[in-house]
Parts: sequence; C-alpha cells; structure tokens
Amino acid sequence: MVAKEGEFGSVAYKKPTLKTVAEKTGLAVTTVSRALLDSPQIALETRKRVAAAAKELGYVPDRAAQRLRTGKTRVISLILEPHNEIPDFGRSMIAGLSYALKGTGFHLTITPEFQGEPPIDPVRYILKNHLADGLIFSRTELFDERVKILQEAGFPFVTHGRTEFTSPHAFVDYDNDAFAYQAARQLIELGCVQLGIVLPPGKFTFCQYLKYGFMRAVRESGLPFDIPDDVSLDSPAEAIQASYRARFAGFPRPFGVVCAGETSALAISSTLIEEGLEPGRDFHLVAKRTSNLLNLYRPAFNSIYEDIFEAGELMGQSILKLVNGAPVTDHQILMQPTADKANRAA
Amino acid sequence: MVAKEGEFGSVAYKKPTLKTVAEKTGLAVTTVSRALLDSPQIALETRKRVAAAAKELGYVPDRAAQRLRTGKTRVISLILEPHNEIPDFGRSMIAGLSYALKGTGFHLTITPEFQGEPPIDPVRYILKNHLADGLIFSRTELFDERVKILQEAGFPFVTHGRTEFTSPHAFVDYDNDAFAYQAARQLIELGCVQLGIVLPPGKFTFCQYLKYGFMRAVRESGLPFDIPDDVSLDSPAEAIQASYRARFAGFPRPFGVVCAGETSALAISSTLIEEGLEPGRDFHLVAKRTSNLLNLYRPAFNSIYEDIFEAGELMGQSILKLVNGAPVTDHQILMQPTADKANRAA
DNA sequence: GGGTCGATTTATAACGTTATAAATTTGGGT
DNA sequence: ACCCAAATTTATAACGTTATAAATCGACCC
Repeated sequence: MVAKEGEFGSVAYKKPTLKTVAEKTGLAVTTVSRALLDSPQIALETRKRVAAAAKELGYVPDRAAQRLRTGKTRVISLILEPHNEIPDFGRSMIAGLSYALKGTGFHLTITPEFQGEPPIDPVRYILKNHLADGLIFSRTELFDERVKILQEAGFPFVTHGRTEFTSPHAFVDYDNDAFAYQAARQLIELGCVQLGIVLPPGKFTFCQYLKYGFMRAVRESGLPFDIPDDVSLDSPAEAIQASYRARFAGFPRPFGVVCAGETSALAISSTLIEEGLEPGRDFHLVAKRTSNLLNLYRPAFNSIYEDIFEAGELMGQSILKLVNGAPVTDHQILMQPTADKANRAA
Repeated sequence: MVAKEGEFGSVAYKKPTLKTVAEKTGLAVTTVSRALLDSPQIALETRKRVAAAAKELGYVPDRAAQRLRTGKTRVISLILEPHNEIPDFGRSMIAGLSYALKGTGFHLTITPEFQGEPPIDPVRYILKNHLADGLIFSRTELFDERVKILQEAGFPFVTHGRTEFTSPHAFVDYDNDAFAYQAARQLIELGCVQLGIVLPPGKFTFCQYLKYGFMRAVRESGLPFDIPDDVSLDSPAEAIQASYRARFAGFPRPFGVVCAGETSALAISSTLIEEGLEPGRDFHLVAKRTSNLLNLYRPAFNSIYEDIFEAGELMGQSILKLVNGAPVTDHQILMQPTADKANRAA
C-alpha cells in the first residue's frame, strides 16, 4: 500500500500517476487515461471505478506531461504594462480574470512589459516559446503591432481596447466616447462656460474616442474648450499640475475639466484649490472612477464609473471561448459607462 | 531547408527542437542538449558550433519537456489575496517580483485566493499539483497555516510578513513596529494630546507589531490613547468613517491618528473635515503611504513610506536563491520605514 | 460452429528533454 | 605498432500523458 493520500513531502511518498491508478484497478494505462477523460468509448461502469480509484489515490494529472503531449498549455497570460496611471487597474483586472478562469483548469501567468522596452517583446516571447494558449493585453494603439502579429500567427487573444484594423479581433472596451460625452454634458449642466479634457497620448485608440465624445459635446454646446498639449494622462502628476497652474488664470469661470483618470483628477483638483479656486464655483471636474478611493475624497468628485473587474471577467470568459475555436466577432464587447451613485452624496 | 527563422504560425513551419539542431550539426541529440547546457564535458569548439546553429534555427527549449523530465517548473507563484485595502499593493508587488525574475527563465503565475474560501486552499493546490518551485504570499498570521504546511513539505517560500513559529522561514517584512512608533512620535511632536491608531485584524502578525510600536510611544509620552474596537483596517471605509463620526466629539484636541493604510487615512480625514474639524488644529494624521496618490491629496498628509515594489523585488531575489537551496536564515529581511520627503511640501 | 459486428480494452509510439551508462576518438608513452 | 587513459560523443531509457491502431470479448446471426 502506498503512503496515505494527501501526504506531501514525506520521504517515501511517490506521486500517483496513471500507472498507479492502472495497477490499482488492474486496467491498462490507456484505459485509465481515457476513463478519466470521460470518453464514451469506455464502459460507464469502468469510468466510475477508475474515478473512484483515482480519487482514493489522490491522483492529479501532470500538467507538464499533458502539455508536452497535447501541445496545449492551458495557460492564459496577461501582459502587465508598466504604466500605473490608474490605481489598482492591474489588481482589478487580474481579479476579474482569475474569477473567470476559476474552476476551468486554466491558469494565469503574468508576462511583464518593462519600461523602456518595446511592447511587442512580451508577445514575441510568448509566441516563440509557446507559453500560453491565449493572451490578454491593454492600452491598444490604433494600429497595434501586437494585434497584427497575433492575428498573423492565428493566436487567440482579447484586447482591452479597440484598434483600427479592418480585420476584426476580440476585445472588451469601455465606451470612452460615451464617457467623455456624458462627462462633458455634466459639466455643461453644472454651468461651465469652458470645457477641458486631459487626454492620453494620441497613439492609443481610447484617446481618439475620448476626443470624439468630448468634441461632440463641445460642438453641441458652442462653448470654448481647452486641451493641454504639453501633458497627457500618462504625464507625471507634477507635470499635469504645472500645466494647469500655468494656464488656469486665463480660463473663464466656472470652467470644467473631464479627467479620464483618477490620478489626474486628484492632481488638478488639489492644484486648483491650492491656487485659491473654489470647486463648484470656479471650476468643476468629472472624473472616470475605477477604484473606491475617489469616493473618500472631499470635496466630492463628480464621477462616472468604469468597472475594471468586470472587464477582466469578460475578457477571461471570451478568451476561454476563443481558445476553443469560437469566432472573434462574437467577442467584441463595448461596456457602457454607468452613472455613479457615489458621486453626488455629501 | 526548413522555414525561415522567426516565422510563426505559417503552415509549413515546424518548431525547431534538439533533433533539428542535431541534424543540422550532425551531432547526437544528447550532445546538443549538453552543449546548450554549457557542460564542460562537451568540447568548447562544439559548444560554440551548437550555440550558433541553435540561434540560426531559432531554437528555444520546450519548457513542458524540461519540466516533465527534470521535475522543475521554473515557476514562482504569487498568491493574490482578495483584500484591497492597500491601493496598488498587488500591482507593485507583481512589478517588483517581475523585475527580480527578469532574465532568469523563471516565470510568474498568479494563484488567486478567493473571498470566503480558506487561505490554505491555493497552497494545497500548488503543492498537490506541483505547479511551482517557489511560493510568495502576504498578510501572514501569527501561526500561519500556510507556513506550517509549506515547512512540513519542505517547499521553498517567502512571506511578506513574519510569524511566531520557532522554526525560521524566509520573509521580507516592513518594520511596522518602527513605523507605528515613528508615526506616533510625529503626532506627539505636532502637539497631539491624544494618540490613536486603526489596527488590522488581530490575527495578522503585523497588527501586533503596529500595536507594540504604537504603545511604546504612548507609554513614553504618558498621553491617553484611543483604539477603535468596532472597526479594523480591513473594514469598509464607510464603517471606519462611522466609527470616528460617533466618537471624535469626546476626543481632546488636537488628537492624532496613525493610519496604517491609505484608504483609512482618506476616510478618516475626509470625515473629520466634514464634521467641521480643522486639520492641523483639531487633529493630525500620519499615514503609511504605499502609492503616490496621497501626495496629491490636500491638505497634505504626514506620511511614512513603505516601498512595496522593493519588497517584491527582494522577495523575488530571495525565492530564487531558496529554490537553489540557500538557507532560509539568510533571507529574513526587515525593511525600515523611510522618511517621506513628499509629505511636508506644500 | 463459424463468421461478423459492436463494444470495450490494450499495445505501441510519440511529444522534447535530460540522466545514466556505454562507446568512440584522441593523444601520449613505450 | 600497441596500449591506456582522458576527452569527447553517443545510445538508451525515462519523465507522464494521449493518439493511433490493433486486439479481445461477447453476442448475435445464419
């Protein structure tokens, strides 16, 4: 009799394999393998008997062997970008992904993208070494090289963000056009006589959508607008603060600013207050909220929520279907901004 | 001649293996394997020749095959806890770990711990399925079951946080005793006549250290103190706010509160201000700062910095040495609080 | 009783790598 | 020319799994 089940690391313990189960049941290894895969070729009675024996022995399949034999890694990899403009973005996305992958046998690996190195490197690395069955990444550019390479390779992937390529790919995106439009509308309703927005770098697709939505509201209102050209959402908070400190004096009041990130919202708000402006009288902000931190800030922000956890969960669900051969056109999800209950209180 | 090197996903392309390299060089597979491992048994000239051929063919070793044959996964797994009291904790730790693992051939996987499920589950899962060579996790308890099981199994791991077990294990911890003491001293110097602190749940080791450090300063000063017993650092921000709203009226002024997390600091600060207290006159806060967000908050916080990225990097460096057999006693690191330059400005 | 069919089980080989042990080559020394 | 040891290379097997093809077993039919 082998060691007690569930015993790890003890000296005499040998990990049970298909062979162990085969010996215990008196069947061939092949039969056991197929029985555990629940193949209809194996008699139902046998399948049950094998399952029981495997459970009793504490058998678990060896992932390395399965991977070698089948060529399937049963791994989804998330490329983690080095930016951290959005607090907890990575954390929430990972949590959402994990939740979607839970119980599927798929594992999540992190492939880091390092500051100053080409974003294409992690993708190439995964492809070349076949380290995953599917890939997830964010912050797509209009003609994102990662998308191009993966499409050429026929490798399953889901992006957080759209691209401008004609051939479709799976994505989960936030409707930043709708966000910027709604945010600008809120500012207008609050009485702002000038509209502003801090945009991400222009190479990112979501920059374009933010601009479209913002400008639509601007044109409808006929109000003047301000878009800083010296800083972006990715600029250090200090740079954003400096930009506004240098320019706010010339703004008609009250003016409004759409902030597509919490860091920039905090930065601008604190600076303007320090310069003696009064929020609600001299200016208004509407921020995109992705964490709970902004809720705690006083004076309270106007905000619109983007659910990163849910985005991660949706991306996880999609990539699982894609690796099973589902068509990409069934997995193009545009998440709508949700009115933020927390913002008006207090 | 095989397909061009670096070509992925093309129909005729067959991934180069040791066999491919062997054929190209006219050597045996075994020789090629050893040559690429840079074994001194193989003539230097041959090693060079093989390396060149491998590079030209674009050969990369198959991790699944290596893992199956050697039993080494070359994977480090991080257990990601579901709490999110500290903004960007996971993100920074992952970034630090990735940085330490960069170029080592070790990959990082995420093993999630789900809300409402035992913290021991992910550890058992990894052990049973042999999914990693080393493990990283946070928020240790005084007698942490995960530590116990891993020690019994002889499995390499590094914790973020200490335990009370007599048998030593590797850890990277922040000196929360020193933090709480220094924070309380700051409050005293600012003229506070009552000291307070919001502690994490008592089962966590770092709760004890925070309490020790805090109480040492309290006793030295002879001041009265206040520790809420209805909420902890893990309580929802609203609960912390409610607790202070219900009690602040009875506090002598100015009173001080040590906040071991940014969320609680924001929560308490905003609530007290809303209740009409003036920061700097009626109360002072000293917060542990782990992100850059607090820097943007006005009125400025007094804060002491904890570098989570560095903690992750140190843990990564340690776990790499541990899987190579280094003794755990060489990897017990206590990080000291660093004076926060950002706090006094503005 | 022999043949056939379907259901079920089995033997063999292969995925790509490395550990073990054996084989071959090389260079001296005599 | 021969032998021995060191240097270098090679054959074989194994890690644990699954795909392919072949084998066994009843049961049924004529």
